[in-house]
Amino acid sequence: MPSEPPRPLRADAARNSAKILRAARQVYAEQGPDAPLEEIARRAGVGIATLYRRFPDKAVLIRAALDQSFTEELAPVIEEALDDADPRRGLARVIETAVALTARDHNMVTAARNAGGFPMDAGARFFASLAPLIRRGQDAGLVRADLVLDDVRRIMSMLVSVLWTLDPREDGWRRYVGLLLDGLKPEAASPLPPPAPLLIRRPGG
Amino acid sequence: MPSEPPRPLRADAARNSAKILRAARQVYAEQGPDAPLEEIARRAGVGIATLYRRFPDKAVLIRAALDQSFTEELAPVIEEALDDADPRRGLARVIETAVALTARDHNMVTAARNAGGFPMDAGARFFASLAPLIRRGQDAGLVRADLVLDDVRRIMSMLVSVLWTLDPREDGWRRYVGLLLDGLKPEAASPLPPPAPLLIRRPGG
DNA sequence: ACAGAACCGATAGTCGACTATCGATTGATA
DNA sequence: TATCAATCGATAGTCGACTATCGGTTCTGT
Repeated sequence: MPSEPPRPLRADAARNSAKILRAARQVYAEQGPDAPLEEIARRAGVGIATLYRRFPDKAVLIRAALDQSFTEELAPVIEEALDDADPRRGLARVIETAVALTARDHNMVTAARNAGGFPMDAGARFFASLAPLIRRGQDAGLVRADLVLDDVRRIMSMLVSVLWTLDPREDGWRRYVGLLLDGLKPEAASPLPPPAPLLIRRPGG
Repeated sequence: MPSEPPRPLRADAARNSAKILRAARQVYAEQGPDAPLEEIARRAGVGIATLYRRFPDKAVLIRAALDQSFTEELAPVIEEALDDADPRRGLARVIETAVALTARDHNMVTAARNAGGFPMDAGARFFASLAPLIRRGQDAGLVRADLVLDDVRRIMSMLVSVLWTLDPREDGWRRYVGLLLDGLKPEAASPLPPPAPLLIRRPGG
């Protein structure tokens, strides 16, 4: 099934798209997770219909905004981690940075969550780039051999859910990064059931 | 600050409350997480205003329903676990049962989540009852010494979030129960930041 | 068994997410 | 630069969560 290459957006449409994403970040940061989409459209200087034209629903919009900052700000950390002499430390740093970013954008994450979105298909590229790091850790005997990439993705998802139980201004989540990473050590490994495919759900599913 | 003892519900009010909880379970099981509250009121045979009178918002209603089945169905498992010769196995069984129940009520959990509720203050009593189990595991050197009760609560919360990434009809979550429990072994323990107080958020926070 | 409080159903209204439509622009292309 | 499609803003409407109100009903304590 050869899917057609999607035509690129027209210039004005792309411009609006960017304005909306920028506005979304601002508005959620200032007004909290319950900010209405109309406010975002107003701030972006576009009509509400345009917002829905670019982003079919609230969850998609927020995920796009998260994905953007996620991808941009995490890239340098990943490069650094890939060169780290200790692969487990590299992995730890990437995960910590990712959670810290998520904590910073807490309002948006909450809004996405309330809209039924699964925040963690933000940064898909990001996770893929971790594969060599994991492999190296496993080859060095520092990471349990049965760990797969989807596990790391789910670990991020778990850590994000922990944010919800913490004061967003503190970094209490670090404790759970540590706890999870301890579970990745080979010396703790007991046999696990096989990994199941990662399901991405749409709102209302 | 002496808080007044809350008067018990009048007989008819209590009856309605029970009818609403029962209807909520049915409706969510049959119609999925997007079922409207009006449908629940209709099914319960009460007016929508009565529903809101008993349960100030959607999240509270669902949490009450979850809490009920949670508490009832988990009690025997907990008793059994408290007597288990291997405290870590006992802990594992309790957690597994709790996640299995949550998976069974997946629609309701999703609905609560989308309503901004934190599903895991359901079963508060349940968690408290785990304290002696943890203590025994620690005394026997089977559970890391720095584990606190809130950690277990957050672990449950993390496991629930993993359900979101899995086929609800399968039991792929068992892998992550294993992963988390491996992180509780003393032989994997590296120093952790101190635990932070557990925050219960209201919708829109 | 009766009085007053507590509770009820119905109803009307607000707000935000989302859909559909339409005439008026604006950008890609010849 | 003229054309035509892509895009736009505005607007009207649906739906569900939630609030407020009100006259009627049902408990509960005496």
